[in-house]
Amino acid sequence: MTQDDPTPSLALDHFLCFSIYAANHAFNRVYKPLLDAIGLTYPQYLVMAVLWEKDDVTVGAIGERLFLESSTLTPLLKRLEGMGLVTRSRDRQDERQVRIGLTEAGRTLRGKAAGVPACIFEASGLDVETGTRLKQDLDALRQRLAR
Amino acid sequence: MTQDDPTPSLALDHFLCFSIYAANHAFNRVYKPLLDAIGLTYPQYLVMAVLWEKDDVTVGAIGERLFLESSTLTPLLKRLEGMGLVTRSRDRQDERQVRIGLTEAGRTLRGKAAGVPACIFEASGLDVETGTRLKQDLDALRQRLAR
DNA sequence: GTTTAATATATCGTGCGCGATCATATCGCA
DNA sequence: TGCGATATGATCGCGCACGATATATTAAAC
Repeated sequence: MTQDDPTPSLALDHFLCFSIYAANHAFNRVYKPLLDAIGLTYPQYLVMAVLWEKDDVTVGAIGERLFLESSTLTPLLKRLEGMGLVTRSRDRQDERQVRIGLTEAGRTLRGKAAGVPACIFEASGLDVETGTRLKQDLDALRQRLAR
Repeated sequence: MTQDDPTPSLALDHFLCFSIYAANHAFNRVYKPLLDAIGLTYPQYLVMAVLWEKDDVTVGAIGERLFLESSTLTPLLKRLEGMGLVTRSRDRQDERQVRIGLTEAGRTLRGKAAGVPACIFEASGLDVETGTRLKQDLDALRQRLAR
C-alpha cells in the first residue's frame, strides 16, 4: 500500500472505475438542462436515439443496444408512452415480443434534440481526435469487462 | 447527418458519453459479485474507501471527494451505520456538521476488500500505462464538463 | 443584540438500474 | 398431440442520484 506500489491499491485516486463513474455524473449534469428543455431524462434520450436510428424495434433489441434489462426498460418505455412519444404493441407473429414505435410527436422531437450533441461536444472541450480515441478505448474496455 | 459529417450527430455510435455510461455499467457488473461477498454496494464501497484513507470526516467532505450530494449520502451513510460499519455524530464545535467515523468492523472490512482492486484490474485487461492515460483523460474531461 | 444571510445536513418525490421471480408464448421433440 | 424447455417482457423490492425544499445552527450586518 505504499505510494510507488505498481499494483492497484485501495486508494481512491488509483481507481479508473471511479474516474469513469465521476465523468459519467459530470456528463449527466451537463445534459440535464439541455434535456429538461425537451422533457427527457438521459436514459430516455438514449432510447429515443435508438428509435430515431431505427423505428419499430423490440424491447429486447433496445436492451441489447443500450446494455439494459427489461426491468429497466419496461417502466421507462411506459413513461415515454405516457408522454405520447412512443407506442407499445405485441408483435402479431410472436406474441412474446413487444414492439416499440415512434409516434408523430416522437419523430418531431428529433428536430428539437438536434442541437444537443453539439452542445455536449462543446462542453467536453475535446478535439475530435482525442474524443474518438477515448471512445475507442472505453468501448474496448467495456467489451473486456463484459467477459 | 451524413456518415462523414465530422460534427457530432444524433447517431448513438458517436456518443462518447454513451461509451462512458456503458463502461460504467460494465464496471458495476464486475464489481457486483466481489462486493456482494463483503456486503457492500459500489457507492458504499467508494464511501468506505474514502474513510479508509482518512477517518472521521464530515458528510460534506465525503460529498466533495465523490461529487455526491447530501441527499444521496445521508441515506447511504445511515445504511452503513445500520450495518455497524460507521458512526454518525454531530460535531461539538459546529453542530451543523455530522462527522463520520469507522467502527472496528469498518476498519476490519478493509482487509477483506484488499483483493478487490486487483480483481478489477485483471478484468479490465489494461496495462498500467494505458489505464493511467485513460484515467488522466477522463479526469481532465470531468473537470472541463464541471465548468 | 436582534435581524438577516450563509452553511450543513435531512427529507421528499421521481426516475433509473438490477436481481429475482412470475406469466405467457413459442419451440423441440417424442 | 402433448409436454418440458426456452424465450420475452412484466413486476417487485432495494439502493442510488438528483433537485427542491425544510430545518437547525452559525456567522454577519446593522
